Amino acid sequence: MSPAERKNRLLAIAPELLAELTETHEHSRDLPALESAENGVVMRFAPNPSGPLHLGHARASILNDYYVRRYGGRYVLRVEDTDPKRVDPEAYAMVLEDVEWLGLGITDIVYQSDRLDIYYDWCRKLIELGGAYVCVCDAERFRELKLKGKACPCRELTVEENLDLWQQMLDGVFYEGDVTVRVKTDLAHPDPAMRDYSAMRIVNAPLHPRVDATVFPLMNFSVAVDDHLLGITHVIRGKDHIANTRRQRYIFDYFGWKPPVYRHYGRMGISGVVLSTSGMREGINSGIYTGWDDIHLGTLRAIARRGIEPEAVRTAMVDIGIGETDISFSWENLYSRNKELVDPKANRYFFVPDPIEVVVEGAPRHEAHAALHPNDPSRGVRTLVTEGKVLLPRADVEGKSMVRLKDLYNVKIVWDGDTPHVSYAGDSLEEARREKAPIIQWLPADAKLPCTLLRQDGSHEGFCEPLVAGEVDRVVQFERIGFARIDSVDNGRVSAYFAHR
RNA sequence: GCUGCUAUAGUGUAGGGGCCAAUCAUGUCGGCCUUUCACGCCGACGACAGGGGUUCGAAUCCCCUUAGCAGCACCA
Repeated sequence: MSPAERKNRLLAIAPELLAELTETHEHSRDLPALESAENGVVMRFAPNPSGPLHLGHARASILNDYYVRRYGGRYVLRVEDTDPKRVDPEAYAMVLEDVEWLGLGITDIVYQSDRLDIYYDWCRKLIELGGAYVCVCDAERFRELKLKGKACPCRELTVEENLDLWQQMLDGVFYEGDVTVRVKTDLAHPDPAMRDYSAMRIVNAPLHPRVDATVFPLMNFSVAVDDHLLGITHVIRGKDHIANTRRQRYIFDYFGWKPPVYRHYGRMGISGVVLSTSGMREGINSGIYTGWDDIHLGTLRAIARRGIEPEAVRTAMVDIGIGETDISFSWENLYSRNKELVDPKANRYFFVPDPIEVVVEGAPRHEAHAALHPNDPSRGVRTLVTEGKVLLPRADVEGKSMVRLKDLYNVKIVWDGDTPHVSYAGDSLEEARREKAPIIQWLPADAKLPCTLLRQDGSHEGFCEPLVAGEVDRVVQFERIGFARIDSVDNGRVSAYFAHR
């Protein structure tokens, strides 16, 4: 039956269903809806302050931000600094800077280290409920028992005994590694990862930079307590947290709390940059990297330095979405997003890498007017004046017999071994086209700035137009080369970071 | 090994039984435009992991295989 016949047949037997047949599915570009979000959401971004934010954090924070914007509500930045061993005091400020750079709509900021008393309180309540016990077993020993599904002796302690031990923990009677508070789950749980996990532990060293304490909650406990107390309604996080979500559910159940709605997205592989905090830190300490914003790193400050705009990161991350499949992050797609943003506003300039200086024989004095932006004449021109002595990019003239210097004139080149003899060949653009002469960038030999173009694969020395000095911290386009962010001008020397083509 | 999740073009993504000889973006390759190999415009290329079912009909549901990933810490 053809579609038309089907339609007629349906019209005859069940006209009320016809609308359904002809209705077309919408191809929505939005991310999937969240359940129970119609009346607003409370979401969170919960980084550990161990270093600056990187691309992985960007996905988590932007996706949550996306839904807060979509449904309205609150967005909590929760700094999860409950492990003194993994807190870098300098990271607090860096996290805040990065959050601001991303433009997240944060409405509340909480530090877990300010809330230790709250966790202690709920820990005591959990013990009173019989939902937790203080375990003095050696970690190795417990692990063996757990894998066999067997209880350790501590599990049989009475509530009173547990409360007593808990108080001793708080009083500093124990040392690091001696005791832990475990949540009673199910020793027969098919996934050993679920069995009686730790909720509280002791850390004697290093000292926490923000709080004087030795008893700290483990992530699953503080997260569950905070998610409830802060009224978090929806959580979007990586699938590495799926097991944690199940563990946290035990706490919610013990206290009779309603857990948030969770979504777990897949792993995002990112190639080409270093992402591990420890790897970055080592590299910085050993001098391999210049700092947290070294362009070989995957930190947000590193990609910002390369001229990638936060809005491009946001678009790229929303485009990736919350799918559960593992994906590989595409720099190409990010660059494309950034180009959309940057192309309309970046001024155009000449950068001549690996220059050769030549004198154009027979060239009249010439004043070239090159548009700052080809699609926006109102922006004006750069004026380059030359008497004939110019810098040309070696790679673009080698082996050529004729080229056109953009916005200037044509030249003929005669090669004497490696030495080019360059002569004026008229102003006619038509002729250059006819001869298929490449149109290349150039610089007057007496009006130029030394410029280093830094890329991940190394640096390129050359010269650029003097006006570039006025573009510090902005992205420009070096014609025929690509977009670059002007990082600094030092004693007339320009440093530029390559963004993308 | 145990527990669980996933599988659409090079990359990301849409799709949730018939609109799918599969969407959009990016990429690559052509062409047009252009005093940039940019931007813009036009066109082309390119995928339902494999095998069984269920069904009149499967990318969509079920099973198996394969592959990948995650967790199995007194980290987050």
